[in-house]
Amino acid sequence: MKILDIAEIVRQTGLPPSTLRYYEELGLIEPVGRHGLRRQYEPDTLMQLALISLGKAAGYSLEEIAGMFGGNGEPALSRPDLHARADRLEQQIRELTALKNAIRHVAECPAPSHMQCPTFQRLIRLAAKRQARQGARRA
Amino acid sequence: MKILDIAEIVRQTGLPPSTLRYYEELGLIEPVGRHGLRRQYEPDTLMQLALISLGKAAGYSLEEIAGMFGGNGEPALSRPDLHARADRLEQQIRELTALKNAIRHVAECPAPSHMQCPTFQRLIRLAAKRQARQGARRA
DNA sequence: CTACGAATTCAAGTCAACTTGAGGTCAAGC
DNA sequence: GCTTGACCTCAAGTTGACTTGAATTCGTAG
Repeated sequence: MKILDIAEIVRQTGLPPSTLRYYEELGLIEPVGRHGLRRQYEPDTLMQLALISLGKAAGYSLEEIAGMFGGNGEPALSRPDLHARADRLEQQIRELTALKNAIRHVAECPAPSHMQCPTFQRLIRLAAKRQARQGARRA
Repeated sequence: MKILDIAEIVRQTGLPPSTLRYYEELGLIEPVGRHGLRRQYEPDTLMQLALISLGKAAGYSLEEIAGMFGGNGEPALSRPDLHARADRLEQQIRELTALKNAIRHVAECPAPSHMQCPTFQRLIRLAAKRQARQGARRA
């Protein structure tokens, strides 16, 4: 069970075939061959797709993702680049954590206006620190 | 210094006026008045914009964000809804953390092919757990 | 009081990420 | 060997989030 038919990829990922073809067009994935017309993939492709999904969740564009991994899925970035991206992710994680805390706070805080609540303000300000710097790319 | 001219909002947020008008059109923000034609905002608007920015970073669409806060910026969700969203954020934070760890690992691991490296695979699989379930909405 | 710069309106354009539709082709089951 | 269902190609359409451009309007500096 070395090779997966596109139907199997569709089943396991939930992505429609059209999306897989689109990703292929962008050079994000590559079928290993065809069975008739049907694309066949290596199991690795499933992990590449997982990576793509994660990258998207992190706010990267498909083009950026394509730039990080060749069509083969092998990372193609310098060590400092990788660390820089990890640093950015850390910042983003801090922001999401603050947002999460703010939301939990709103769920519990009885204040009439949250925009005025100092705790809420502090949480948001914490989260949004350095947001002004360079629009948060795409979201 | 109670009211802010649009120019001041632009300066502090880095967002162009066109974006502010667009957000207004979607009901995300609302000027408190005009000075001539120029929109004037309350300071609260800055925090609303910070919230919008965070919401986008979390992957919410502007429409969803509009649904969470009325034009006034006051949250308009039930407590269970809020907690559900916070839960989702927590999951997302776990994913990003795993992605971050995977990236750091790639930066250090000398393996020739990361797609084959068991550590990398474990990290990604960890991150992508439950990704199949309901396409990760927009990214 | 005139000139200037920046914001305003409104329609149209752009870009990314897909999806849809028409018409075609297999491989497998009957 | 014929039908069928799912994928195929290729072009065009859609949606979300903005941006751009032309023509206009003000407040402020000079």
